[in-house]
Amino acid sequence: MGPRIRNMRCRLLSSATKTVSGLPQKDLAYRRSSKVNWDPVDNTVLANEQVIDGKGWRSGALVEQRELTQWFFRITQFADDLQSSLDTLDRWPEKVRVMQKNWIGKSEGALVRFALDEKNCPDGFSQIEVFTTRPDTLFGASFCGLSPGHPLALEMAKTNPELKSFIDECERAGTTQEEIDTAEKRGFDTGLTVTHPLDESWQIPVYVANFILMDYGTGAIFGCPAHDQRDLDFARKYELGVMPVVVPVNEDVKTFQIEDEAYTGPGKLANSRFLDGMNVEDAKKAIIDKLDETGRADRQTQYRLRDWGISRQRYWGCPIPIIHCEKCDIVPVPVKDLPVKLPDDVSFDKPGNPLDHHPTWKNVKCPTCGADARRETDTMDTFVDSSWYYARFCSPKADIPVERQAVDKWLPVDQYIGGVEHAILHLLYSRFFARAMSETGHLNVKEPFAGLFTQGMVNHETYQDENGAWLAPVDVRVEADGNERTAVHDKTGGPVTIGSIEKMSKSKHNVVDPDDIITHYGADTARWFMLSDSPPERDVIWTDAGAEGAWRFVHRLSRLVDEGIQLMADRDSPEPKKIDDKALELRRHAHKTLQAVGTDIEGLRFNRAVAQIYEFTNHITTALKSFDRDNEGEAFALREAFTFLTQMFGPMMPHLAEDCWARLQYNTLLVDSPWPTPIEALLIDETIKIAVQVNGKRRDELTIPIDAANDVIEKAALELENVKRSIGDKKVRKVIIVPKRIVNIVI
RNA sequence: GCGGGCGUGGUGGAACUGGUAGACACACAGGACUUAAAAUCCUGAGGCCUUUGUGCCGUGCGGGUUCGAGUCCCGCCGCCCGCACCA
Repeated sequence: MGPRIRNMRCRLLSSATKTVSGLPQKDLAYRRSSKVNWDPVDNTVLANEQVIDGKGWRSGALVEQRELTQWFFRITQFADDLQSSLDTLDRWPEKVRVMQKNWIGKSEGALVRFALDEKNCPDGFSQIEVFTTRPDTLFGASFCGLSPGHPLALEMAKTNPELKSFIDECERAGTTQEEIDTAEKRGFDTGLTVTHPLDESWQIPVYVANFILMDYGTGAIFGCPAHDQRDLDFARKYELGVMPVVVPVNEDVKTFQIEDEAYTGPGKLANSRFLDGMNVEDAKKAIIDKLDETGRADRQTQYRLRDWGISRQRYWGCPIPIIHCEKCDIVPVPVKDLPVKLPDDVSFDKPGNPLDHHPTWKNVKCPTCGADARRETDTMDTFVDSSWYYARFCSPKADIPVERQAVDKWLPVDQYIGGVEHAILHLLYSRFFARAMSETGHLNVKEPFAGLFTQGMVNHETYQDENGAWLAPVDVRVEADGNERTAVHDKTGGPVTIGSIEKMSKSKHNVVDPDDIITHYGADTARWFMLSDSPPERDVIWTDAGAEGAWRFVHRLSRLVDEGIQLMADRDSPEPKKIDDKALELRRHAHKTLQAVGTDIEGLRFNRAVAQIYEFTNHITTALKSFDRDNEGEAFALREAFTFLTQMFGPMMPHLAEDCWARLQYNTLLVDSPWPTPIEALLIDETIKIAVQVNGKRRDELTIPIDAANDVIEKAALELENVKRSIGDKKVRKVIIVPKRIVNIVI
């Protein structure tokens, strides 16, 4: 991070307090108590998006669930728009759009109300609301289930010690994600029953079950074991009914039975009274309409996405501009006192949040009543800053967070490049912020990044010593013998096992320090190798051999310029009137390469651009051998070739390119020279080589003028020796000619 | 389990809308230069063959469409990524 960016970051942090201070008024920021993801290593809370496979995204520690009061951004406010607008992001990779769509997880269904039987039912409860995407299976219901955190379950636990201990067990079991994943389905029969919403005489038992999530839907479900695997597992364990109500089209209603697998596919409704015979979609509509008549159901859309928990219990992060007062409760820091800055004199001696241990920063007067009060000591997730920096960067020196004129001019970002690892973190948060800041009047764009490109990561081989300990590449000496590669420890000489190629990680030690690479080979080589080896969206494997190859090419180019300079025309020599075929051929090659490299760079296909440059370099190397300084055309073509060559590799190896540029006697900087425009006429060849096939197999090739008529091509093709031999005495049935492509003779 | 993507030489990868598969690079082998090595330069190379050819096979496997398939369609197999008790 250069000093300019570092400086920028400080400004960003302090202006962030101004940006977010407008959010509570728009109801986009709020505080509530909830279960949160606790990272026991970083000693902080994490957002759902920051928990990867049940582990903290940064620390890798197993995440626990804790109940805490926290600040949230109401990202769910925009859930529908965030999902539907994905369709407008046509310059985003499909993969990222799909990941965001799954993460937001819109699902349409119904909210169904089950009336509670009044016997044994605690006061204040008269019904259970459940969310379902399969209302069509309502006649297959055999139980209702409550989450252990459901208010009704908690209420009943007050008078039912057995239920209380069951709920406590569920709580204890569910501390880490890993345990949740492997937990068996367990339930507790509350003794309560509910009435089936479409049959007053039908009573359904109510269970509290460990697999029902409190924070999705209503925290309660109806169980239809025949058509949901979880419900089926549960029903088998507690011997509840399994009645199929959807029958696949090729099965007989009378004989169709559910064994160990729930049926979730399409089919015809059965055992479902007025729904019988309908398909699933029609049945969903029909039953909701019916329930709606008596107020027992509503159509409802649920989202998997939950609000973004932004409170962090650490020093590094933007302060939350709030003051807590005993009388006035939560008071925003007045605009005139913004930005709230972090104190510089903090100590990290004690575990926990340093801001909490800093009395002079923490203790303030209430801005409303003047009584003793204290600052909010939680700080914001650092993702908050990265969620709007693109807006701030449009007017980095402004006193206000963003200048409208500047953001209106520059945003959205035309082309954004980043790793896929941010597909649902940074990229979703940024989309939220663009919307939130539009609400607060800071911006007028919903989508911050018009084009997105996700580049791959750098991978490296892994090494282990005889004890299985991971070794860093610097400590390993790889020896090649033919195609066999063996490795030994560089210092001890002990045997080393070469393992799989994996993304560079601290835990496996397979990291190469960029500083070492640059010291050893220089930045140009490092850049060239990384661009040349793989398409940028894919992972690149860092190998010493590959880097060596790039390094040799750097030297080869440099030598080639020295040779070329001897034979080429002077800098300002005019284009000669006459030019021989040899020189013309080189010019054609130069202009065609220039065209191709230009398009490839534009399309971010750097590996192809690199291949073109290699090929052109090989071509010049051959040409040099037969070119003559005294031939004006040849000398001119050579200067042009070298000029283009240098300009083409310039973006990828800027240092070498500037040096070559100076040696070519140009006295301005290469970076200041415009990208040359290829001459159209030189992009087209006079003759072309096309393949000639007989019955789809290539037998020969033909060199003909590019604009040759089809009958001329056919005649020439049939006269080729190899073609005649292949045809033999058979009769030619058909000749297919695709201009500039191919001739296929069918016999 | 659900969703998405990908399978091409020893390796990374080219091949625009179906039209000469393997560009370009790495690694490898042989040769030149050198007292020697390094560096450099040149050459070779997908596989098969008791027919070395004007030959046969070949883009994960099996079918299909087509004059022609790495590319399109159907069915498998394998790998990678994301989500996952989301009702």
